[in-house]
Amino acid sequence: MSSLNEPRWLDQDEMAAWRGFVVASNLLNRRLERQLKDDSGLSHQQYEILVHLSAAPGDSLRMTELADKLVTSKSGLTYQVTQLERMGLVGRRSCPSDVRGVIAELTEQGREALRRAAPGHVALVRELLIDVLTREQLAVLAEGLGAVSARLRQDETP
Amino acid sequence: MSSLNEPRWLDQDEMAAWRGFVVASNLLNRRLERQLKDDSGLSHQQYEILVHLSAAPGDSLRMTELADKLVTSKSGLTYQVTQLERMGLVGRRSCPSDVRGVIAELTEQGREALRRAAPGHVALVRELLIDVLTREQLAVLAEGLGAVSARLRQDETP
DNA sequence: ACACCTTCGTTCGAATTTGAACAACGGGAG
DNA sequence: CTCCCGTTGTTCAAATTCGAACGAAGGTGT
Repeated sequence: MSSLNEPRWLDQDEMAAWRGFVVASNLLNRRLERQLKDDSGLSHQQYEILVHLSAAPGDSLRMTELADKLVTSKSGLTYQVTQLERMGLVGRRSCPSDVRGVIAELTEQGREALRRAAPGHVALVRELLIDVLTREQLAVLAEGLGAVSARLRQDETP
Repeated sequence: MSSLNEPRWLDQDEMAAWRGFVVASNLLNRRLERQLKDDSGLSHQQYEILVHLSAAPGDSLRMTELADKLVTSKSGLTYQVTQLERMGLVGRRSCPSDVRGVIAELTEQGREALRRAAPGHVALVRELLIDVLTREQLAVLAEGLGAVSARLRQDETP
């Protein structure tokens, strides 16, 4: 560790990028949360669960896999899947190859709920993020944040 | 509204940018939260309160101003300022020009806590975000996300 | 077969966040 | 000066989140 020396503080550009990231992230989450809740009665987290399930083969995923994709804690996922189960949007069944395993599965209602919620959500993401940026900015953002995600995933499981 | 037509879904690049943003944001928050808590006993939110106060003239800000800068709800701020007050890192005093107003002020202890927490936090932000990106990517990110933030702030208060 | 370490999903309590409701005040139109 | 409307910060109940602890099972080496 080099914690004896003065740390390298962020210069103006670096700070701008970091602040921009934090602020944009918070504002965006806040807006999307409100829109989804008002429009579909779903939280962003719940919506994302439906999205990942519908994108998975068999419309189903192991709990742990799903938690990884969502970047959330296992207990947090347990809670949200229970909520979605009560709403009838997701079902649980046990894993054939592993007695401990639990598989979350999208129900027909869940598919319907996603179909109804998606257009409004995508439209807002487009309006607030995608269409604000140029094609080049989008490409750089995708590549850069992809690298950041990879970096973060990597030393998560050494 | 053009909700009668099929919405414009996200193409591959757009989706990559959006997913990258969400995933990086979640992973980053998770890591920073853990590091700050372990290292300084502060949540990210509490740390940011100290940062904004220390950057403000007189080390103090009105509650509403602070809530704006933090992109959080008023009630959320009230809660966190109360926590910080109990820790002795922040004080409350009433606003001279507005009887309703409450001014949060950094205490000497708060300044000290920030001084101790900052190096580790900045080092991690650098390691996980700043140093992963090139100078160009940083510039584009700052500019792009600045525009997104501006867009979001704008139609928040019409 | 045995011990040992890991993984899986849930449960639990504590901490945090939110929006709505609220009381008190500011500030301008008339 | 009043009436009215927007603002300010807090309180409240409800919802969500997290980490630690847990029981139960997988998987490996011996």
